[in-house]
Amino acid sequence: MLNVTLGLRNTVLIASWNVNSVRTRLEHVLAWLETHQPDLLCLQETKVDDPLFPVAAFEAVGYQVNFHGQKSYNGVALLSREPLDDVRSGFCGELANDPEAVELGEQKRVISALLDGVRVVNLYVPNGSSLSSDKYPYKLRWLGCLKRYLEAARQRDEPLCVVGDFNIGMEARDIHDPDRLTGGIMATDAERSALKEALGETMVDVFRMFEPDAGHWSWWDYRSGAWNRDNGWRIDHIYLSEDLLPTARSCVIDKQERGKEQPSDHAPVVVDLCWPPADDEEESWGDDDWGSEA
DNA sequence: ATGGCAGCGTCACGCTGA
Repeated sequence: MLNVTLGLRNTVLIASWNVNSVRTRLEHVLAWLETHQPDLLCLQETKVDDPLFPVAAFEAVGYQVNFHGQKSYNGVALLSREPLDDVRSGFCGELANDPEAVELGEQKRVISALLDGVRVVNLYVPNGSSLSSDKYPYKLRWLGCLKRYLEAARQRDEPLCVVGDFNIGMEARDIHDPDRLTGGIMATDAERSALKEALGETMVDVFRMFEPDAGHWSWWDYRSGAWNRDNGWRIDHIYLSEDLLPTARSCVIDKQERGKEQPSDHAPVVVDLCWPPADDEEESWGDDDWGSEA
């Protein structure tokens, strides 16, 4: 339920971070939680089977944990200060009878839940490896399944916030060397179209509401001195459905995290939402109605 | 065009990531 009472504004911080192993990065993540106190931190690439997830360490700093993991590869998790509602794991969390969802669900890349009535979907999109790899058509097929997944989620008319590591640079301004890299893996028309198709016309990459310029990256390769040369990509995104757009106050990439000792190769992305929106809160926001049709 | 760096599983190096 929405916590809208007595005209108080409810500020919500939602973050997304590919940590490249939650166990190796545990101290970094704990410190980040203590510093930023997000309401929800969505992790990707936890790289740990569920029985080995470091639950106690997060509970000790006041966070609840939901996870959907596997050994060595992939894995997603939701860390929240308050309990989440209706947690759904895998593509089958929405598409129980879809054979392709069952097959693609073998890789643990999807988890979603309700936070204050907002459906947050946390994704780790396959990388694809290279255009000649079998993993590339797998990635496109996965994005096709994501379209059906989000369509199913939308049936419930919940405000929608889709976050994660998308492994796609959507535009030239999202890539440090677009002339060289456009058309290669993570920057093909097919990947970009498939993701746009999956998200639909109305979802907005909230980072671009606040920052139109190039030069803002969320991932720097460990190799080739990419960090020192600032050769990055912006492949970690937060998308909002239309009804949430008026609530967005900021969206930032916490670049300094990438400069620490033994960092993840990704930096966290954080969105600050505030409802009801400042302009016309009386008209737009009710306890059980997020719609602002006008 | 290739490799580079990091994590995992399991102990020498291959697989995977992006």
